[in-house]
Amino acid sequence: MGGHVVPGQKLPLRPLAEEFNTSLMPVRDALNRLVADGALELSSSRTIRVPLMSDERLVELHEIRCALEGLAGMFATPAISVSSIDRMQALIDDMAAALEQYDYDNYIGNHYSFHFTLYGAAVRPNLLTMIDGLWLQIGPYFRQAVERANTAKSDPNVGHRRIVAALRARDADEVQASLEFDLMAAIEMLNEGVWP
Amino acid sequence: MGGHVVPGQKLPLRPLAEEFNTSLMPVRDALNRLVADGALELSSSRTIRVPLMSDERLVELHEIRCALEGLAGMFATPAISVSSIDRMQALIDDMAAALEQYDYDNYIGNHYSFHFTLYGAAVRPNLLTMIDGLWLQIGPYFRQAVERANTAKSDPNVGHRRIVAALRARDADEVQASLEFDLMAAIEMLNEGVWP
DNA sequence: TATTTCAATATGTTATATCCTTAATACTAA
DNA sequence: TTAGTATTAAGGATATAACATATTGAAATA
Repeated sequence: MGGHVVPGQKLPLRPLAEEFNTSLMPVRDALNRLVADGALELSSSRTIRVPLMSDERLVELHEIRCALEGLAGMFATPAISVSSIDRMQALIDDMAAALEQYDYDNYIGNHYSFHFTLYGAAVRPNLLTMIDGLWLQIGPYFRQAVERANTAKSDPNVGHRRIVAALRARDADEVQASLEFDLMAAIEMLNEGVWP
Repeated sequence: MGGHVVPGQKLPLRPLAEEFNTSLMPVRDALNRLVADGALELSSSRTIRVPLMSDERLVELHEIRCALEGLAGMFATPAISVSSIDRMQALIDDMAAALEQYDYDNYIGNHYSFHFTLYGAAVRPNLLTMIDGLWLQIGPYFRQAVERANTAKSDPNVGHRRIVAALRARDADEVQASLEFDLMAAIEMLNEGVWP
């Protein structure tokens, strides 16, 4: 999700086992779990690698994200505490600061916290797991998209500010709309990428 | 999904390995995949079993199903072929016949085919996988719900007929509405169950 | 020089033995 | 009789080796 493993990269069991000072089995289990989540894939020859992105896959993931994250936003709107909204607001500033310093690890972490503070307030554990799976699938591509967009000096926080404002107003429909706006901006960033 | 493995049932590796004439590893892999899908769960002591249902979990799964299956229905409506609609219509009769004969294996199979003929027409492979995962989670409970509802002589096909009519009219909103109607009927059936 | 073939290597899978945690059982003491 | 403890059994996790398949690279041939 941090974008440190690049798309198309192979992940052989033995080197990873050595790196973590363990045997093949725990590594194999871990990778198989990520395959089940769609974060990794088995190639035809059973080697495990980071999936390549395609326009179709990206659009489809976007459609599903709109449905599920919008749903979580609707449920969260009446339930989220004011302190959590304040936390989200603070995270917006943290994100801006991280972008200033080109600190993408921090940006990605804060961005995740921002969204999942909201989604967690919906108190829907299964929904949360599914959204997490979607983020895991987009993760490898998100980082490079952010880096590109940052050099282009577009502000990814306009959507975030709109979300916070809608939460303070307890306007569920507007929360959903601003989430979709934010996701749309994200997919446009991603769409400028050239998939390997 | 066929409902033959009952909720709460433990699934130890060794007996299954003996049953399938193999070693622990392939069985362990298979069960771990089902755990990743949410179809099975690891208890606190790491034993694998069929998850128990709760009202909260059932309602949440229903909410997610409405969002995702509704989305698939929307995409499918303009795309599905007339022959597929005809196939769905035929499956309605097959389902009715299966219920008459109390042949629940056949009913469940036809019911699955009916819905997934529709969802498949959306041509969204990731969405389809996620919907499949939801069905896998409800599977163990669906069978007993159908059996109860059948003795109560309520007709689960009214929603199905409405879906087919909406498809013939190529009315996406009505497809979505009738899908939600069908899912609502299903959850009401399920809600009458007493969870172990 | 390009192509094919064959051996060597890499890599995921399966089988088996062992380890470790947890659950069940028996036994002792109050 | 009951509570606590020790012992045993059960069961998943891990390590290791054997296995099967796929890829790679080099040598031989066209």
